[in-house]
Amino acid sequence: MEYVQERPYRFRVDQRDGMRAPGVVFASPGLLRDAEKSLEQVVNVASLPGIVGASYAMPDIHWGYGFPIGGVAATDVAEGGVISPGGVGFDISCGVRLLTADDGARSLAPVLPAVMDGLGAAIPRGAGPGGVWKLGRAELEALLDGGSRYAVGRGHGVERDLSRCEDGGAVADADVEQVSERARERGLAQVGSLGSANHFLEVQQVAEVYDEDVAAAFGLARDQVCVMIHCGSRGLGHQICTDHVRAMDAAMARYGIQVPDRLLACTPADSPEGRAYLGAMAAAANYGRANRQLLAEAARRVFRRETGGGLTLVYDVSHNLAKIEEHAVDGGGPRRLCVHRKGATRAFPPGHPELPEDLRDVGQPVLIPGTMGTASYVLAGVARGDAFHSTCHGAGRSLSRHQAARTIGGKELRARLEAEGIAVRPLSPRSLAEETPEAYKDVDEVVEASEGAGLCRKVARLVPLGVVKG
DNA sequence: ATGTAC
Repeated sequence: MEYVQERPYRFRVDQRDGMRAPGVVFASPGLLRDAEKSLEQVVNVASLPGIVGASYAMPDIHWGYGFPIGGVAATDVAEGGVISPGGVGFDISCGVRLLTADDGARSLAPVLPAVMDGLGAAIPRGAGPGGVWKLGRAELEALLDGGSRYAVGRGHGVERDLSRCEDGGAVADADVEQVSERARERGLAQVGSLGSANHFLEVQQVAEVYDEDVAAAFGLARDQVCVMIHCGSRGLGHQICTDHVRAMDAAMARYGIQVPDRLLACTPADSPEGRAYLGAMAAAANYGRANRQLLAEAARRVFRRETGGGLTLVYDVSHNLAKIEEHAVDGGGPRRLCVHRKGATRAFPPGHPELPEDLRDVGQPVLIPGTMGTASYVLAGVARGDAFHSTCHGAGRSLSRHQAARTIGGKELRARLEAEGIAVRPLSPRSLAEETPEAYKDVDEVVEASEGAGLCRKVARLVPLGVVKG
């Protein structure tokens, strides 16, 4: 695949046959070299009807279903622009929630083992059913409609949790009718559960602060203990993606749409199929937030019991979502765009009206989960931004699970992490080995490239003290 | 990511 460097950390794939826009990849030369195969997917996305600007990829780009993970694409709704479930991914509304503890790392140290044991017992994880909130069918419908807002209304959290959650805890346009019976069935038993693979709950310590003022506005200071929760919408989101890819695949021909990859199935955003998916996707988005809200409550109970202290929400943001947003394109006026972010995080700039009032001057918190045993980051949206105000989402895999498990045994890895001072509460040795840090790209390099490309700025670096994994 | 292939 041919590409040219436009400036540091920004590469362009020129528009050619079948492409409706160029491709733009933000990366260091090293990260781009590792991701060359995924450029095919950047090019495929550029063929989507109604695409504006470019088919973008973040520095953590890697191979996904249809869209690359790390892909961002916006289509013009009024011009027949499409929505593609593959541009969101199977784990709809996968995202990150960060909370701060009342105590610093030093005072936590003596009780950390008890905290980790408590979290290990309290956090449902792994494949299949299991969740902290057993609810009925009518309650699930209300949760799909109301997200975190419904969970808090039912006593699972405090009002402030909503002001620090993307969209105030719930997106408004969920359409529960578009969530299939099978998706509901799978979702019923999983509210308040981590899932598996790279999802985790970590107790972390702020190791470095890059911007004191912004960190203070986010409630972060050096040595502060935090809890980071990384999970999504479990089987419910997965089933919704499956259902709607199938429906769009069948309907596409009627709209005269052809795509180079079946998993790029799409229809106009403003069509019955497009609206159906967007409504179901919004319901899954609300499920994902409520899921993280319930897990935060479970962690709070453990912290209260073992430390006497609480956990305060910094922010909750998704990195797998499509949204209808207004953006100026090519120097023109604002247009209504369907912005797909798949493994990419929205990063609203300072002054954006959708930010909570107490964060409006500093920009949106962007939460980047690292790999078990490595660092995580807190970033902030910047005034100029790019790619419709998007940035990276994490490290991104470089080895398959099978390859990863061949490099080290679970028991050996656990011993290594514990020797590094990281308490580990895995579900099984095998699942741990599949997530060994060597299986992922260097999150420091990804964040460096994201900042270098002008997509965000660094606020703080967090290192793990303890990790709970599926 | 995922009742890790209907």
